[in-house]
Amino acid sequence: MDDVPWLDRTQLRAWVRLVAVLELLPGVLDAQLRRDAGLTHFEYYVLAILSESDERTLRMSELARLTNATPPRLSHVVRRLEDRGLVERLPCPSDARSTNAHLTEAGWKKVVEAAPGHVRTVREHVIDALSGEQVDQLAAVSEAILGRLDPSGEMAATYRRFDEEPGATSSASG
Amino acid sequence: MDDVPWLDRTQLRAWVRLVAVLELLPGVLDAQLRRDAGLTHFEYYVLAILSESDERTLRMSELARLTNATPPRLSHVVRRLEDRGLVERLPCPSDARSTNAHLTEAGWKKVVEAAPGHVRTVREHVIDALSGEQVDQLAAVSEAILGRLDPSGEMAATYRRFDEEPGATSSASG
DNA sequence: ACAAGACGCTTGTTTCTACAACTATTCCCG
DNA sequence: CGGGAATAGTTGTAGAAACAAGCGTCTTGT
Repeated sequence: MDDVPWLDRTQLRAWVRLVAVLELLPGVLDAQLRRDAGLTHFEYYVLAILSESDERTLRMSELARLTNATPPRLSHVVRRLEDRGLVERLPCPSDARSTNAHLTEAGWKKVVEAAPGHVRTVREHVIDALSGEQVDQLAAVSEAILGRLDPSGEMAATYRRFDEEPGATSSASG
Repeated sequence: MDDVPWLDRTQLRAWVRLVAVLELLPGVLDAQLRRDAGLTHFEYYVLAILSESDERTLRMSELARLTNATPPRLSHVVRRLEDRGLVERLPCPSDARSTNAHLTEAGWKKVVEAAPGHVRTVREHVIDALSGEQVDQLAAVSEAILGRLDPSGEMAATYRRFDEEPGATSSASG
């Protein structure tokens, strides 16, 4: 640990605030979704990603990459979602090692039903607290940080999915 | 859920990026601290807050407020830290209901030893990815969000602790 | 064609967190 | 004072995550 340059006052101010956001925001998202839809934020995230995917289906490994979950974690989460009928697991036809996770009709309905409350929470606690300029700054700052957190772009398909222009028939996002 | 205004493309861009940061950054912080110091980020956070407190001591309820922990969570965490000799719990002289958490000498050494590696990680993954201007923007954006996440200012003493001017003899922060 | 290794996912174990229930002390108010 | 409510903290239990190990499948090299 040779000689790390300390953080100056300005950097420290930014960092301690970010840490506080990191500590508070996940709890707020979890609480709202858990209360109104019986889902953790991560579960909602999984369902939302599936809902936007081709055929509402993804291979487990791809889903793990996109959600930054380890294979065991995703396996457990998907099993629980399957128990609730929101997702089903099908053997992958092209590779018998692989499993496809598919959003069921009930899962789709669950996402559609949960989305408005979630968006409202996001607005109330984040977006509506910022000016339009600050929203852009937040995007740029996050993008820069993600360049370090995710250098190989594992999750990039997740957080860049709204960058293109016109947008096809999009669905429940967040 | 009456009629929630959806997020426009710009807002969505910012939000999905922030979610990705929320998903990735805690894991990075935990992994480094766990590997190099045998501490979770939350445990480090608790020790760091104590290290900056008067007498390196805080009442459990105050510590819970500052770290945004529920009382049971803090109780368990402090018990584990006490088992490792990093913290000790003393009855509060002025209120027999209350317990004081005090950072031991070993706990102090642990924080001092862990801080440089932690700061390095914070630099590598966040601060050094940003321009000076962006660091200020991050502070302002986070401050605005915290206004919604923490309206009653429970954690404010934590994330505003470096706002004053000259700064007394500060200690291991992060 | 077959063995060695890589890959994809699951299962099991331990650790941590949330929620609820409980004990003990203090405060409030008649 | 004395009794009810509020406060401070702990414990117990169930649910979710991290880590390690395991099993079946594919790929590669010879």
